[in-house]
Amino acid sequence: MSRAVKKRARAPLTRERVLLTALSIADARGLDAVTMREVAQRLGVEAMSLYKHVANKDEILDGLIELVMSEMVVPSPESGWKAGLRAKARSMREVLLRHRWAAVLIESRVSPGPARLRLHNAGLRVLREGGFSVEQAYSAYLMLDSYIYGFVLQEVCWPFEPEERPDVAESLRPAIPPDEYPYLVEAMNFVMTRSLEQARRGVNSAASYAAEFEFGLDVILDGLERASSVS
Amino acid sequence: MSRAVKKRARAPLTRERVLLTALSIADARGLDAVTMREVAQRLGVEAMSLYKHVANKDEILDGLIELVMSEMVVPSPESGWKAGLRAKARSMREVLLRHRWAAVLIESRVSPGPARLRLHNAGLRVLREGGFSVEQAYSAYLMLDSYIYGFVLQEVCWPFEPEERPDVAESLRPAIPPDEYPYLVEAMNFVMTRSLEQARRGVNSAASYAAEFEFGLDVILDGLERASSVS
DNA sequence: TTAGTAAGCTTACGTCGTAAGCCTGTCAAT
DNA sequence: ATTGACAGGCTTACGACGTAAGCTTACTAA
Repeated sequence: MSRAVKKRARAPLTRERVLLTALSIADARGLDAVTMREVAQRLGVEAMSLYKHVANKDEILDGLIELVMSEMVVPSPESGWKAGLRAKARSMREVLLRHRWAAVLIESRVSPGPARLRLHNAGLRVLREGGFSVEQAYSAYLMLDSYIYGFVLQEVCWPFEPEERPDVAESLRPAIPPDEYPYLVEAMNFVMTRSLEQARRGVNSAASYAAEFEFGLDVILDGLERASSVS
Repeated sequence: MSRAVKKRARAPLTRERVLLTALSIADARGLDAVTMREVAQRLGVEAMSLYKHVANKDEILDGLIELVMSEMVVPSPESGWKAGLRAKARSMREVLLRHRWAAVLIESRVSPGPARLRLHNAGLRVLREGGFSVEQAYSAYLMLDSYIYGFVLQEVCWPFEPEERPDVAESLRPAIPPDEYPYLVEAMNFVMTRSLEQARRGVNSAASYAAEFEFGLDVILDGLERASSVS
């Protein structure tokens, strides 16, 4: 009889199903909720069964990185290095905001999976074909990635919808006497009034810091252009 | 009798001693090695005794953040915003490289401790007194911090002395076929030959990526200058 | 003298990753 | 048709972790 049909009800466990389950747990309840036992339970299986398809938990984490990385847009040099890198940056931010746990995970382990390598290679290529020297391309790429990850990391540390933000700020206020930190309070007030306004207009929470992100992105891309043409 | 003298041999446990012990463990063996039992043992005490001085482990982690943050140079506006922020950036990088575990910790939790608040306040102040509007200052500060943390995070992910680096690169090579990732390999070769040269010249490992860091820092500071004077 | 209290200790619970080995259904070779 | 290997799941168990609950001791204030 054809092997595809006669199998028992439960779908066969595979490495891919393990990783996808882990991904959905992480998205729903955070990285800490990704537990061998929890992943197993969602698959209707015992924890130790996972080890037939995955060496250990670290391999699951590396797999998660790969899954996230493969969602990112790979830039192509066709429309110029600036447009390519801008698209890559925006895509990275979107993906990392969609998987809020991912940025810290990525930045806390070296895992040279294919998706990650492909992304790096494509980014460097765009710069090289845009006329950057090897050294320039390396510096520029490192700088851009630093900014992107750094920005998103700060963004996900403040993990609230615009309309919740003022409440959180309020709860923090006792720790922040205005006379000791006047400039900080000034900035906080600015952000909070804008958050309130955004909440009223129903602005998507992901778009909330988009202006700041784009500002920094422009500064960097323009700066790189200047630096490359000067040399 | 004076209370300071008659105490038993063991120095009294205090919150500060707990935090300093945790700090030295983290520096020596990484953040994962910071365990209630381990901290206690180093103090010649049982794990549960720590709870008389700290609420829980999270409070220890927040305490570590504060200790690290208080090592960072607080910028003063005297010599201009550019010099002030450059000094702050360099100092932050130095401190974060000295405590390689700190960057991920800081970026993965919101802990508004006084040292952190002071640093933010001072940074924003420098920008405001340099003529930036509230909004500009906020964007600029966010951008700079993003870059700094992002850069150092990548730096500590590659946690090796210059002379070890080529070996590690070699061990990674099988995963990276040159024909699939030519631009990546090109960049890696560049970095590796430079690392070898640095190792030969005995360059301090912390200084190793200093050139890239300074490059990005210049791009950002110059870009901010332009952005602020245009508006 | 005594009652209160702060600081350290003991025991124990539930959760985690995972080592070791068992059980059973499938399939290829005899 | 029989058998034997083996892949894929299960069971049990261990040591490490954070920490709740409650005990003991020793100093202090009345």
